[in-house]
Amino acid sequence: MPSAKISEVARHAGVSPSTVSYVLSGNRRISEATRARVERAIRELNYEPHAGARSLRAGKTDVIALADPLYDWSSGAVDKPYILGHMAYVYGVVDAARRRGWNVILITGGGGGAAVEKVVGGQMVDGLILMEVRVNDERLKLVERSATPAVALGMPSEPTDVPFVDFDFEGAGRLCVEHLVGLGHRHIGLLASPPGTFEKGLGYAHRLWRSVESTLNKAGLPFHGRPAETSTEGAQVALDALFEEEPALSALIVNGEGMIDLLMEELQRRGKEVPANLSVVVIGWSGLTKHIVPRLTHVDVPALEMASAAVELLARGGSAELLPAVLVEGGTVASNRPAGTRARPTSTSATSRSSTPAERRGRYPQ
Amino acid sequence: MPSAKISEVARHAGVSPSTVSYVLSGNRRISEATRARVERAIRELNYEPHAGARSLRAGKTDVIALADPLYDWSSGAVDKPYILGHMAYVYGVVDAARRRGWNVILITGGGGGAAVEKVVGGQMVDGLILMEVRVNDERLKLVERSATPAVALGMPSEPTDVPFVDFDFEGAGRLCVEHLVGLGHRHIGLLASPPGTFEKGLGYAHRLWRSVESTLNKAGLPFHGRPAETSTEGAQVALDALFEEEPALSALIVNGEGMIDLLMEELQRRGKEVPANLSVVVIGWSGLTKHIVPRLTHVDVPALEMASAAVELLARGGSAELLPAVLVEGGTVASNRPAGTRARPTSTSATSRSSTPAERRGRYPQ
DNA sequence: CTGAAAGCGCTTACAG
DNA sequence: CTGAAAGCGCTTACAG
Repeated sequence: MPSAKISEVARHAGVSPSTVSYVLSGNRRISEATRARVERAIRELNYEPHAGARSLRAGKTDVIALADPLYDWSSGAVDKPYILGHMAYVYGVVDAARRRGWNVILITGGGGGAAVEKVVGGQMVDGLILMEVRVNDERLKLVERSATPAVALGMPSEPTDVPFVDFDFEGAGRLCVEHLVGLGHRHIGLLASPPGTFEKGLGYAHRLWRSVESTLNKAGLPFHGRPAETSTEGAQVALDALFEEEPALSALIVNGEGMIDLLMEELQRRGKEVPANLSVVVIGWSGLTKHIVPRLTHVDVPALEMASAAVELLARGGSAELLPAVLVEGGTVASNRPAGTRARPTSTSATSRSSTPAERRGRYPQ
Repeated sequence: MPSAKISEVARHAGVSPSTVSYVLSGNRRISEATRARVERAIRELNYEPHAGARSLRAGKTDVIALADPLYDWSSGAVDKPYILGHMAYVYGVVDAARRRGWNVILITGGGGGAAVEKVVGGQMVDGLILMEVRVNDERLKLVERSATPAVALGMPSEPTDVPFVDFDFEGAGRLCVEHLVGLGHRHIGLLASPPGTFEKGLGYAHRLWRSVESTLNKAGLPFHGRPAETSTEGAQVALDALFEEEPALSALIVNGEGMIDLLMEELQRRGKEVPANLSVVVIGWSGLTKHIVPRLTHVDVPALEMASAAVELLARGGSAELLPAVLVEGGTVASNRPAGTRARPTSTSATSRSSTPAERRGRYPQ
């Protein structure tokens, strides 16, 4: 049985269609008696307005699109952290949208954004959230010449007028370095996100890299960093390179919750005890690591909150929002000071200030 | 700038709107010259038909809904395998839908399927794919009294007229048991999916359990099984129980790709070498385990293929499809025969026959 | 081979 | 406080 129409509801309630419409929208004062009759009819007929008709007339759909290219997925290069991270964002967006009464069309695949163009052009959605915006991303251009509001979930590497929500990866890198330096570490390595994230020009990869590098340099310390594929081999290769570059490495900053298992396993294989021989700080979504023993010293990337903030930015407007980084101490970092030494006070604050979307040089690691 | 309308395209091409429409749909012979002019106008104006108007007139939307309740997600009990598995299904569905020119609305959250009802009632979608159908699932009832075609991705535990796609978990359980028994194992345990999957009446949990149990029983062997939460503690608790019940356990059948890391770690902690002391067979999506060393002996749950099959079933109609189980030998199973003993021939075939959707007793483990 | 007209189911000015 | 009418942008019989 196809759904009832507004005219049927009207007849059933003994009113005109417009009155039903006004009861539904609340755009007109309706007498209590009439409203009750109409609402009863709606319930009895199980009436649900036709979305297409409504969108044609009202010019809105209460649907937004979430465009997540998921680079490499279809080619089979399925990246664990990639997927895990994405799942949190995707469900975060869907949940937040539902709270506003919006549905979400999920668009995957890169390929120039043809699918996005179709959905936007066909006025199928009232708004658009872009994930994984890369350098020279066609979707950004599409959005700039379109009337459909859009928000980037993740700060684009290039200057753009498109509003964005992101996590303060610069603050995160700084906090990690300052925490380790404050405990006496002098040889600190960065296990960064996969090479592809740098090649694609994904903002967070570069921002974290540069932040760790510059904070170390400001402290007069050398920087050691390697992008790492999220695989056993990836962990091995990156660790080999880091320890070859600096055999005295005493601490590691790790980007990505998906790297943790692999890394811990690999360190164990190498006989490195955490934190006795090597301190580890993780920057990643804690949703998937909070059950890990020992508790990780980490900076949480609040994926669900970011997703929700993106939806709110779409709804309310605004230009940018950077969620602050907070370092949570766990059991994977040890002091690297000779016994009996007093801790040197550091300038570390527990929370990063929201830094301005500054400095967007195009420099890639190596 | 809002998108062009069909009337503007028509004017630009010097034809009537209906002609533009017919060029677009191919439902009428059009002279070559006219078609060329119209197509040029479409291109020049960047015309994209208004989705709402089209759905109002044509009675279809080229959108389907994917309803994935994701039980426990929002409550914070984020289950690794849960998420991982889901991601594969979700993206599999979206990709397959796009191949048919369909967009996908993703609906999360359980709660009686109110969101599903709204989308279906509003005729926003041409079809519906249900994930994680549980016992007494309201969505199933909704679907049965609605005109919108639906497919369950995962066989419902209860009899239903709703078509479904699933993996042959019964065959998978049988193959695993027969493989192990064929190699001389006599004390075999099942590390099953989390307790919640049994409580919710998710079909795959029960079907695998019963299959392993009955295959063992037919071979005259005892059955040992435990549902396990996907966490370090979950693995510990289940292993404790299994080994307490049968200290001579020589082989483990494990359900879920997300359990592997945790299990291996825990076994190592207990000094159990795989496969020297304990053989392990995994039933799970290989997309996320194929890089694991040593290569797992496993039965692949082909999540992407299942997702694609569900979309095709929705498109073409039909009643049910069960993808066959195949056991792939890796390095995690050893023979359990005294040296010098000949291998006993088994009746194991490498591939399960598609079993009929038989036997749906409501029996739960324990 | 092409066009003029009706109508899909809503919402919202315009009237009373 | 409520109704009759126009019109959103399409598609498809109906005409020629």
